[in-house]
Amino acid sequence: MTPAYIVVSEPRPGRVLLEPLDSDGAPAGSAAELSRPDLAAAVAERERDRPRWVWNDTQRWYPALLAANVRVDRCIDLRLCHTILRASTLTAHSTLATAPPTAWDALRPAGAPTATPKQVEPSLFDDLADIDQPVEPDDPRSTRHKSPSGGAERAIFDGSMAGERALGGERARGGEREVGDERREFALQRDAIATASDPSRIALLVAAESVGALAAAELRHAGLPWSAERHDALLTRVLGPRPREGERPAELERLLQSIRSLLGDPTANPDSPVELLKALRRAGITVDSTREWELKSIKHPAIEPLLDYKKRSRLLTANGWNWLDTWVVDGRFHANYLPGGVVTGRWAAEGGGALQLPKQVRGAVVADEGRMLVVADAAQLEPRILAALAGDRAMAAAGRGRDLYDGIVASGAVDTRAHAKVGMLGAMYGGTAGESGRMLPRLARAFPAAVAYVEAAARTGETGGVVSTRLGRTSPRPSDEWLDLHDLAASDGATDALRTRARTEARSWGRFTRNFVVQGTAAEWALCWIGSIRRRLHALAAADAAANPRTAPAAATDPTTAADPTTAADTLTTGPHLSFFLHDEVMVHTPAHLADAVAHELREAAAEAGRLIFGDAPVEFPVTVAIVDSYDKAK
DNA sequence: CTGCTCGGCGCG
DNA sequence: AAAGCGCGCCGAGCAG
Repeated sequence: MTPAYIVVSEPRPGRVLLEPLDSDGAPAGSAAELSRPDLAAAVAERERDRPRWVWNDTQRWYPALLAANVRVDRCIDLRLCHTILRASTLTAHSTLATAPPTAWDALRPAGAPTATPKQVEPSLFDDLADIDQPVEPDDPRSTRHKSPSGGAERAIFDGSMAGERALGGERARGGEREVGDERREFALQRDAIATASDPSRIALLVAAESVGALAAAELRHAGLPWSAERHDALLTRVLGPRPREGERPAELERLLQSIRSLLGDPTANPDSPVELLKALRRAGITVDSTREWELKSIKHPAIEPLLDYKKRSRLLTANGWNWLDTWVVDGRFHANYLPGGVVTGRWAAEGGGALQLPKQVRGAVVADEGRMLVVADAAQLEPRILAALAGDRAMAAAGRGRDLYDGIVASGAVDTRAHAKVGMLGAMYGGTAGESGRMLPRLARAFPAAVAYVEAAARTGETGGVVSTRLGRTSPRPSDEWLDLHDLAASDGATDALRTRARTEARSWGRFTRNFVVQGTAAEWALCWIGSIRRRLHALAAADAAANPRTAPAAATDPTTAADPTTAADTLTTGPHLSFFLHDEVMVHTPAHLADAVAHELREAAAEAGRLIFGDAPVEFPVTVAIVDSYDKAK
């Protein structure tokens, strides 16, 4: 009998327990205990039955399996799913969600150190302390938490030691973890899903989140192909040859001298915003900051070389030679993706700024010999998501078979594509000023359902409520300070100043919840897309291996996978494999002869993601696909 | 020296 | 043109 699930846990350091369960979560066969080095072979053997691997943290277990050439098809990431199920309104009445916090609530992904408590910005709220309103012990608000807007605390760690330390620290704080903890947690999660008010949605979300965790580990494992040579050539073109440590590149030195002479100030230092601001003022240039857009409006001969300096200097500090030395190893950039790293459900990343790769350096992303990059981008994803969420038939029609913004222009609502775009972004972000605010009334007339949907999400947030994505990811509650401010401003005798600040804060939180429903549902779409892509690429690799056994990966020589090449992870580097992910964009690094097939699968996967989340809703999710040999040639 | 905040800017 | 969402990373500059 083949188990539906296998729970992986660590009963003692260095030992691993594998417990097979049937589809009802009951034990199915005997558990196996083994030592950590034997895990990969044991997983490879059991993977032939395609169980769902149930473990506390994909980041903790999967990298070592991949390193041992073992791919798994499916998993449940208990840490990520716990976070979703604890907060979701769909599972709010479950045992899991109503129980007091456990060690699962404090888990941080392996590979990252434990988060340090972030200092809450005092300036907005500090005079609340003077007013001082005691909170009764039985007040439900006593369980209020700080808004988790932080996240910058993650430092860069690599390797399992850091992960062990991080997890050990959490255990010490949350109480000793016991044998069987994973099984109990899994049972609670299954119960929460089964008793949810809409089980299919939350079940899909949990599955998508987990497959995303597998894809993230595989992405890091494979890496993004990176040409150090091309990168160096690009840097030399913009900055001059690599200077000695601590010296300014020639082109920056040249611009610096030009700036100083044109300002008539031999000490002007463009590297320090504070110093630069002073120097500009000494030269009679009055600005409030040294931000690019503000400097652009100034008429002065020093401005042009200054902006040029800032641009090139940014390249040097963010993606210069030091970056290249640090992050590119053997022709690959291995970014660490963090699924669930953003409150909305988007991925975050740490190390090397993987999700901020400037367009300027994308020419250094080059396919290997005999391979191509297939780059796919979901076209106008967020407004399409909004159209589907709101069931806005007019907006769905505007996007059918064409660019959505062009369709909005064709509907007569606005006169240019740029207006359509800035107007929609404003509607989704809560912009009121300028061009975007001026477009809103027209959009509201043409697409009342879509605009009403985001307006309702904003109103909910402004009054302290929570909102949910299509699949049930729920926004955090506002912080204690926010709620106190809200209550105080509503009470008798509140000052005008207090009320004004409360209104400002309310609007701000409303913009967050307004955006949460769209960004979060778009993230769900992207998870489903990437899950489908992952399955399709694996099938493509297997079919190719069967058709061309001579050129296929030599999995048969590997003892751990000899019996079943489809469990070998080497197709994740030699076959068509995901190599980059950027919110609504993916890149596949593929043998050239499969590029067209990959492009087809990327489009099909996008359509599949739309059906999974929105059923038969008449909204299309087109993707633009480019087959290129370097990333800068895509779009 | 380390650790932190801030201004600024890269991405979607 | 420069407001509105979500992030991570850098150097400067300050505190300890």
